Amino acid sequence: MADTRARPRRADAERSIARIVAGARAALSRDPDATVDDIAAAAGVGRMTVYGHFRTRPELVEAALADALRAGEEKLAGVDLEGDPRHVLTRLLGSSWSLVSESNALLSAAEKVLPEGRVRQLHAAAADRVERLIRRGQRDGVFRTDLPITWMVNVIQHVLHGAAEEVRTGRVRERDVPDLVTKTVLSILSG
Amino acid sequence: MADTRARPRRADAERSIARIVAGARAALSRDPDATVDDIAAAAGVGRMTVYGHFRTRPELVEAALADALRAGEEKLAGVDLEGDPRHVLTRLLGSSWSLVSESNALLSAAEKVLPEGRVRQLHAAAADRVERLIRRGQRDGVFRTDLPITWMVNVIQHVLHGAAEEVRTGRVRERDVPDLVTKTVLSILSG
DNA sequence: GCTAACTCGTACGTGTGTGTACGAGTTAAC
DNA sequence: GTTAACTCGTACACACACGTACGAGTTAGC
Repeated sequence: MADTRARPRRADAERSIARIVAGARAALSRDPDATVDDIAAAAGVGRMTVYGHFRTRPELVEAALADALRAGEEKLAGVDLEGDPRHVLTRLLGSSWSLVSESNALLSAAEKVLPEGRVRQLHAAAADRVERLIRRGQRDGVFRTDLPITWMVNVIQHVLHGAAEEVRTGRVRERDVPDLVTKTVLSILSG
Repeated sequence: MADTRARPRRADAERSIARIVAGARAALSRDPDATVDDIAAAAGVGRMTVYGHFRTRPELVEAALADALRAGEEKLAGVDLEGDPRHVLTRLLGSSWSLVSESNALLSAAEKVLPEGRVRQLHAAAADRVERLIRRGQRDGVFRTDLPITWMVNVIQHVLHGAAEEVRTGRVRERDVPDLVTKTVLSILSG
């Protein structure tokens, strides 16, 4: 993340890195086993250019995951957190379900190559945001308290993952997802 | 499945096949990318014995999946389907959540190597059972009707998958799963 | 316009998993 | 007890992905 190099990168290098990371996100979301070659193709650069900026595939996977999480944080930061937790959650899910499901695919790619615990560490901030919201909803008395919070967070994640899968296999239209997901998740949280 | 060979297999061969299939289920559930070597080790036989009965790895994966689904069907067949659909579902989930979660891992292994659609074809019978139950619950007025049935079936599947993951990572105790899953799923189906 | 940075193709060495070939030893079936 | 089936080790050919080495061509930065 932080640029700790002696000399600053040239503009075209910066551009390449951005394309590579974007390509990695795209390729790894489609297939967690995507090769460096696949990623280079998705990024529209040569494989050697990739190795010019990332020493190993795991390093690349981590960069892609970190970038996706950063983008998620950014998007979520723009969501109004005031008011009824149920409405907040609806807004949150509506604006981020696709991103979360992308992260999920990346997460599974990362779990295969990154050291134990590293994934959860990177992912902690995102999970924490949802967790706080649920806690507030519980205090306000609109969300149930008979299920562990970590469980609920996890289930939400899996529901989103399921939604992405349904879209991929063509059984659910993309524009129907927010409604389905919202109804489902609110049912779970309201008891 | 059906034995279409000219001569019947010898008893020891039959035994080997059973061990191999069991080993494949175990190994692939732990890791969908398990190698033929891993599977042979899990089965307690040599790799060459595996190739003596299964020509290719995909063939082996399919056999493992088919066997797991068959075992699932068998287990589910023993569940009383009479009475309140909610109670039936509770019994169903309680007795099969671990099996379903195993199938899920196998399913993902299968999706990588089996031709498009083959997986869903094999899995259809299992999904169908849950689907019929939900439909009955809708007729009885205890399950919601504002969500597509295929969506609900899919979500249940993902909830179970999530449960298995929580157990694997040690954040949920195995004996707490039935209660968590039941509460969660009933919330979803009841609206 | 000079220079260093960057792109990226070709080629290579390595590791690993698949599936085949061979063959010696073991065991079920009659 | 004879035979055919079965087990399973060693060895091998093959494919494929990773990561490195080299080097020629291109481009940003001053």
